[in-house]
Amino acid sequence: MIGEIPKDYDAKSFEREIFEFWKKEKISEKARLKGNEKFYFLDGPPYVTNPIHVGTAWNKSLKDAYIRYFRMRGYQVRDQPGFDMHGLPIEVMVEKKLGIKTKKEIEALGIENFVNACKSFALDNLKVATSQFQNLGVWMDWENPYRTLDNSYIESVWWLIKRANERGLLEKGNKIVHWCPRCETVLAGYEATDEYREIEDDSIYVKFRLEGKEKEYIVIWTTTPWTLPANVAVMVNPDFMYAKVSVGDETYIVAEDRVGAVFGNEKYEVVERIPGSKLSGLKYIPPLLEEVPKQRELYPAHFVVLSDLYVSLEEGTGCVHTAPGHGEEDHEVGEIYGLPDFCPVDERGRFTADGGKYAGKDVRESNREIIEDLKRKGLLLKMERTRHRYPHCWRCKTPLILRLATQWFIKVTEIKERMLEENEKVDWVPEWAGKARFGNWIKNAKDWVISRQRYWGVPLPIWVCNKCGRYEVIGSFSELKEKAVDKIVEIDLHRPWVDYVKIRCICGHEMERVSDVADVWMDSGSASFASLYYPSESKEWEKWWPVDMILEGHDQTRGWFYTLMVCGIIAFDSVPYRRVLMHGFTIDQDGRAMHKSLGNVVYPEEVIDKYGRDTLRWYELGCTTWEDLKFTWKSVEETSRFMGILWSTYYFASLYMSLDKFSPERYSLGNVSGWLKDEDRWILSRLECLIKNVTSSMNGLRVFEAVRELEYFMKEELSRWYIKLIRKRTWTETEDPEKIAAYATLYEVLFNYLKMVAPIVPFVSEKIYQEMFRTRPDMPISVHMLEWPSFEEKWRDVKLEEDMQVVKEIVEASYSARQSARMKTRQPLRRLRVVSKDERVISAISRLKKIVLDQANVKEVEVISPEEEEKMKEIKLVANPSVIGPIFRGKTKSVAEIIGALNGKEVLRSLRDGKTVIFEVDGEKFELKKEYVTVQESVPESYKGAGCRFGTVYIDTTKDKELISEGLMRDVIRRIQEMRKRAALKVDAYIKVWIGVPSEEIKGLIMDKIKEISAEVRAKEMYVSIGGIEKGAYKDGWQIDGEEFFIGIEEDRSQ
RNA sequence: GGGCUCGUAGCUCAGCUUGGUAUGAGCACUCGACUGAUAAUCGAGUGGUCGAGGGUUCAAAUCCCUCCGGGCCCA
Repeated sequence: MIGEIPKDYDAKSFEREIFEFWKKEKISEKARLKGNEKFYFLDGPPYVTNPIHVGTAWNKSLKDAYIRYFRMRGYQVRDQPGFDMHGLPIEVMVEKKLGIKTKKEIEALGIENFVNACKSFALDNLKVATSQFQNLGVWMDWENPYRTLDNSYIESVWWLIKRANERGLLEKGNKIVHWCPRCETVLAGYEATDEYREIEDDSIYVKFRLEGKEKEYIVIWTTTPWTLPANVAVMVNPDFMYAKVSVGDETYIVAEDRVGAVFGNEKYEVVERIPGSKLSGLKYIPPLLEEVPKQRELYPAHFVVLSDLYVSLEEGTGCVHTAPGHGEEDHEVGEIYGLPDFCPVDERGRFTADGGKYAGKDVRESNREIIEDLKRKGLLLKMERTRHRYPHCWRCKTPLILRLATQWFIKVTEIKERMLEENEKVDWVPEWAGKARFGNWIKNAKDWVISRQRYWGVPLPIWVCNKCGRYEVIGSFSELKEKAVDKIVEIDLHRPWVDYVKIRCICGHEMERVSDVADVWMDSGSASFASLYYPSESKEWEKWWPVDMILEGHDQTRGWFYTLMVCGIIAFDSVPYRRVLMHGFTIDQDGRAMHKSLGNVVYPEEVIDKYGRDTLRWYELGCTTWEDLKFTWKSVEETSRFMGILWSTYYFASLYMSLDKFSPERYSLGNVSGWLKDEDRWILSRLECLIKNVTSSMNGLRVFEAVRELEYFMKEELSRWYIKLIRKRTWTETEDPEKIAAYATLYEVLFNYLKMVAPIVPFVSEKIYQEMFRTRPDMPISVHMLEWPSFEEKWRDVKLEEDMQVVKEIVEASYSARQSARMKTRQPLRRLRVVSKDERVISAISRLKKIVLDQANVKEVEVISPEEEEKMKEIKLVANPSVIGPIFRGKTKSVAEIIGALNGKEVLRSLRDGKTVIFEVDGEKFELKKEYVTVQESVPESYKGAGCRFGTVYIDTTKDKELISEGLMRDVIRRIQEMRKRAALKVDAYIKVWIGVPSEEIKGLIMDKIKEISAEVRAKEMYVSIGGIEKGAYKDGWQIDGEEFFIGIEEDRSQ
């Protein structure tokens, strides 16, 4: 038997109850074991520093919804969560906590103490994050997350690095890196790009004298004068045209297109045009040769090199100062030409002894001096102030410098082609995320610097011999144990403990670990196998790998999507995931990203507190996944109203079904199919269509489509139409087949609907399942253990759906017509006329006539043709004064009156037939000409019309005694029902009623209907009198059509 | 500066693949109705140069180009 759910949607209390139920019955553990075919969902590990906001909640809710969905589809889903627990951001947090700022202070404190502090910080935050995620109702394996700080995880990363080395992809080399001179550390690219700021700098045009020429120069432009001591070449674009420009007695080479910009204010002459390619090899004298003696030793250097990639015409001179020690592009071109990597700058951002005159000076502070020197030597062509974006240290806000440093890196450029090939196999949702965005990113992939001169991270498993310089990569703890000089038992693989381990080199000397740790992105990039404990165990890996689905925000294109791919290719020469769903960002109502510093962050707890978890989920999951979600409280409010409708719909059904002790086993849909009415078949047809569409949306990872479709169905089709249609059937007292059929239909629709919303709103669906649908102990213990509904097209009836649409719109048009007639729906009317010749309309109305009569509250409905409509219309002729005025002059007024009184229809017909129409004014006869009149068509006063897609709908508003009495009856019934409700009587309670009416006539009208009224309001006795009344426990006065009525009721307990 | 993406009613967004009058949806506002789901519900009205400009076409919100503004990523 169907159970009754509580009347009010009280998310707060039942969500807590459901949490307890899940916990007590270990539902999520049970669901985890369900299913056959493997489905490896891999959670992108969040970084554990801040409390989560609604954006993170969106991410996890999406994951949770798909995990639940694929389980209902019969998959065994691996749902292990992950946490990213290493890295500089945590170090910075801990530094702040400890009140220290520099590496020196960390070393003074002791690496051991510092690392321990980082570890406990990360573990504390993991706990906070876990409970926040659990609190959202996200079902993941919270007891067994993968954590990047675990020894086993570190081992997996070690194995990967070893693998890279074996494949020849690991290399130690000089790389241009972003360097903070104040913190004396390399910064990862992403740490730099997050802190680009606008600053103003001097930009200078510098003359490089050509070798062997006195007054001929090639001109470069730079905003970083301090890199000029490291100049080794000038880059030009082979595809550009260059010009020799003569100004005074000197000649300059610049790109032709830049001549105007450089020399615009001077008198100049272009004396020669030279293609860029012809400039190749042209030798020049470096401008600071005297100041930086080291320059003389550089070889090969100081000539023109070519690059079609890095020389543009946007700014400068088209000739680019090249310092391979201070620029990535410079370095790259330098390698092609075998140019020396000259970098006379130390870790503190000061010139080294190689910097000659500038040795010991801070580079940025040397700008001025260098400019002065150039000016003195006559090599400064001109100088401007330029605003440009420049990277800053995100910790101390110092402008960064680019500098050459020895780093370990992965030669990603060598596996780029493989990545592009493998990317073709991935199913990206949306498609452009992979084809366009990710594809472009891979094409521009650069070698990946994986070493960091820091403390809290996976230590690079590279040991270097302090004698012969040979290095070795260790792939596991057991390998390390084997090769260790001193016996080790169990150690934490973090710094500094791992630093103490020395291994023996084949040359006989000791090898020490390089002091670097790995870039954190390598941690998360290893997740596809590290989360499976591979390679120290291979059972899990064999079962689950590769990943069936990942799902993250669009910032992860350069992040996790990418590093997972790189690591997968290194490890297995294969992309590690099959499907990627990319989602947008959550932004505030002004379109700005949510940032703590902006104070615009919304936390999921705030939403949950006010509206509950399901409301938050329905809202977020209903937003287009890959677009940005503009979070507004108003939309949450709206969503919460929908949750109310959903709840009320189930409440309504559960109330009547349980009252009538409806048994879905006894009256299955199959058993009652012969009793089904048109509206039942219609909603069942709609349901099948819904199941089909929702299934396809979910399979395509478009949950937002599913949400929208489900919402539309619930509001427009189920709640506002079907339930309205069957309401009367649910009021009958007996075991009426019509009522049973409605219940069986409702049961089918609501139960299947419940299964479909379960992945999206897991709490309310569980609550309803437990209290309403789980009628037998052999039914699955949780809604989340049910199978996803299937669709067989058994009930699909497209014609019926079309017919219903026609009828629905016609009924709505009738309401519209009533409104213009000021005729309430409660008042029954004689007839409804629909003007149409459309076969669809005729057949729809004939099939669904009962629904039209019932919903439009009319006695008859007929479809009439447009010709019949014409007949129905009255035609009025109105004189056209501007025409008749000049003709009839003084008689105009009488003529107008006479024309107005003519029978319009007849006159028009005569005119159409070419007959002459004569009218008489003051005994004089005139012929009526067409232009004398304007034709006004109107329907009789008693008819009111309204248009809809399927034709005009007219209602006949004339009322006879019977209609008036019926209308009055409905009014009286409504008032009594209202009073029953105010008196909080049960819906099935019996009452006694006293009615005081204003007149004898009205008393008569009511007496005619007393039987019907009594039946509808469940009155055992009813008394009607004129005037006020004294009887009844509940009494009230009412106005009906402007007249005073008095009604008293009281419960009748006699039985 | 480059790549991707978004821009439609006061607000949040459908529609764009495949060109055909935006009867666009919900919310908000105004008016009205309904009432055995009831702090619910229904109907009607007001409200758009579909970011701007150009092109293709008989016809453009939709296809093409340029520009402007937001977001993410990169430099």
